[in-house]
Amino acid sequence: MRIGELAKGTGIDVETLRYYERVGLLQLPARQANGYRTYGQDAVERVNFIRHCRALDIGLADVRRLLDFVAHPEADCSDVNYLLDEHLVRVRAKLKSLRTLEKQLARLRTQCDADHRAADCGILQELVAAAHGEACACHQSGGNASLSNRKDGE
Amino acid sequence: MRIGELAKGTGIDVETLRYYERVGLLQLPARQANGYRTYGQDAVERVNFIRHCRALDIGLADVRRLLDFVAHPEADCSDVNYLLDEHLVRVRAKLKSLRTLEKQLARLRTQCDADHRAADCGILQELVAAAHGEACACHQSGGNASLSNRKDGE
DNA sequence: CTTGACCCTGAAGTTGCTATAAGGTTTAGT
DNA sequence: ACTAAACCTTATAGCAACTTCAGGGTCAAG
Repeated sequence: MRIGELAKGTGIDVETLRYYERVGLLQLPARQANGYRTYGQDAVERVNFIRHCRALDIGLADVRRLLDFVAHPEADCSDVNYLLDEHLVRVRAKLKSLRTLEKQLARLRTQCDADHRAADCGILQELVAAAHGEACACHQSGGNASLSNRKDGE
Repeated sequence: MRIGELAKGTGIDVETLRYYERVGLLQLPARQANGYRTYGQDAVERVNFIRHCRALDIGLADVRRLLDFVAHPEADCSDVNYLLDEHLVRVRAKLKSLRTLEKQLARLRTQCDADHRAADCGILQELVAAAHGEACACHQSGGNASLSNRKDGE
């Protein structure tokens, strides 16, 4: 099959397939006389493997390592475990920070609901205050601090 | 203060500060005779403002818009609400997909625990089977499918 | 007077694609 | 036979948000 068919069969964009080939995830395919790439069924499986790994947000470098393991069934697979554990740690860390983030954003969002002037916007005031409080948590000079651009006619 | 001090005071890398200047988040600072940048206290606050927004994963383009609001206190702030709402939607969507991802990875991880050959690795088998099942959910040819590289002496 | 810590600019590298330009080939329809 | 659409090719640039690198200049201390 040609690259367009492979793309349709796997749901991966043609450009992305060529990209995967370029970075060494896909083997160099055979070429027709006109230069067109030709693939067999094994390519479909390889691309689907990659797609599944990507759906799990596994980076291309790690996908390459996993493909190497598949290619070498006699190798010890403890590295596969390690790879997945590391990845799981990353995902859980991101999950945790994202949960915190959601709380902070939601709280921030409650600070301002009606339409009014930015000077009275609770959200901006909170952000400015946070920036202010960084150096010194005490003196709030009044309105919106000294972050402004000065050149007001922009 | 010079850029190194600003970096230390805010926890933002020197290179990143110069980058922020280049993309217009920081105003062009005054220069000493030797060309070194000099900053005042307002720069610290501005950088901290940026840092807080970034900690909330707000993109640089949106940070720029927020800085504009701070600079123009007379403007209507309903766009600030909108910006935050949009961001909250993005964060929640990401959170949802990440939770699913974590479950899948955790389940996959349980498929293989002891050190053994890759050929017997449950994790690889699952990924290969998933790739296989894509085209046809029936025939599992046996071991680890035809994803391998063939050129085993790599 | 040299060492090391700081500063400067401009450009390239990172990740995982996506998009564009500028062509060549094939296929279907008239 | 001609043409237009739909495919294929390569090489190159763009995205975010930095980070790193190359190749310098400046300055205080020993």
